[in-house]
Amino acid sequence: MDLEYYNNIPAFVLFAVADVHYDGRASSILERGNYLIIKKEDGSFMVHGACHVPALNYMSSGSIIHIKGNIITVTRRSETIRTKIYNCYEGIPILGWSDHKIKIRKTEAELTARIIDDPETYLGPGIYTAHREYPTLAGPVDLVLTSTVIYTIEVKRKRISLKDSYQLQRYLDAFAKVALVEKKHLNMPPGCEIVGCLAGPDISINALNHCRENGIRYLPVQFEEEVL
Amino acid sequence: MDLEYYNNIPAFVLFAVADVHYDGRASSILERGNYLIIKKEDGSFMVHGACHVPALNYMSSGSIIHIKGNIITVTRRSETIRTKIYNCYEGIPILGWSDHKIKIRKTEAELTARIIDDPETYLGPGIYTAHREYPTLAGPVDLVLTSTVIYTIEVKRKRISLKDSYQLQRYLDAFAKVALVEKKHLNMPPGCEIVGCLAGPDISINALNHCRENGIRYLPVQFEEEVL
DNA sequence: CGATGGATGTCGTGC
DNA sequence: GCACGACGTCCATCG
Repeated sequence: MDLEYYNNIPAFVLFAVADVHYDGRASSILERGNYLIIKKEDGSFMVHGACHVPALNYMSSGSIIHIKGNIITVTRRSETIRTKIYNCYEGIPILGWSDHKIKIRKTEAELTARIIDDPETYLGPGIYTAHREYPTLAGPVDLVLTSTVIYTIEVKRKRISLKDSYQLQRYLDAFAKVALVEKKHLNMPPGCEIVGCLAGPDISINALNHCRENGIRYLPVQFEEEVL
Repeated sequence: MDLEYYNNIPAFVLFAVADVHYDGRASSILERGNYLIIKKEDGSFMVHGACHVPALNYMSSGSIIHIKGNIITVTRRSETIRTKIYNCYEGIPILGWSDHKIKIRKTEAELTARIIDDPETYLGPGIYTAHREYPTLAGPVDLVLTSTVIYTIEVKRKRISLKDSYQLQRYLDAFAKVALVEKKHLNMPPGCEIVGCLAGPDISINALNHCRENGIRYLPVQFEEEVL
């Protein structure tokens, strides 16, 4: 078994007897067993067990992967994976692996776009100006729409939870701290109202109660095909 | 190429020309290309591209995986992945794949245990009673410690962020709504103070400011070896 | 480099 | 089945 041969292979898959030691943000040991070991050409590295989607051990792209004797050492910043190979049942170099990106629909961005395309459906008649990813000191708000008031909108693709309500609250608090500056920046009068909104296809009872208690509006928004 | 042969194989890896269509919580298309396709014996399924640790397409354990002709169909609840195989460069059945769990250190639970083992170090002299994962209407608090006051503690293994401060706030709000009931439940007098705490190895400036403004205590806690 | 939030997050747990 | 939170989350984006 000349494992070092794989130093020259940009991507490979092994099925091997191995144990794995990781040290970095945390520290872990994977006991000796039969695992699927993958190196990708971007310098990412994975050790997969028999079950579950995520790898047991892994390192992100940009890692330095070096094989010496029967040990694969993977390093990235202050993290290290040491994989000791005791026996290799299968080893296949991977050539021509495609790097196509997946095209995806039903994302949060799609729901945000729906509100921007037709704000009157969700907020009533008016002339609206939209600001996506509007920055605050507590992070960017998905969508700020202005008409006679300022709508601060957090959009979710899944059912809205109480956690999401507090995410919005965080933005509203940050906004309130510098409200006059923000209103000026949005070309709105100093006295105009600020209305917090949560938008999404569904909302939990806990979150809905929190909305009622805190003057937050829930805006039901569906993905295009769900309407049909 | 008799792909249907793999219907009888509990786990396999293919490197193949394929395209992938997913529909379920979202909807996605992965264009034709060379991908690594993995089926595990727990019924999980992955399609890996040339880059990055996570799979491009995937389905959790318990999925129903069936091959007919050159199409692999994976189903789980209302989700489906349809993988069309145009050519298979490599196909290896995986036998004896180990299902060992990883043993991990430097988890949140470890930090929580450190506080429970020696609360006086973090909160000062006193006699403490600990409640892990104390339930509230907004979710469980990592740790509630009682002495003469009630400490409501959210523990983080990483640097504490403003988001974490609001997680604690959420618990404190829920606690406050039924404070008398909670105090009785904890055998504490009705008038006793409730102190929110964030515990962890580090805290962001934003989060620390939020603590100061809201009477929340930050408890520095390190992992054992970092102290050395 | 840190900070922040999305994700088909996945997975475990408790109800 | 739903709700919730941890995770070495990973990853893109922005300052």
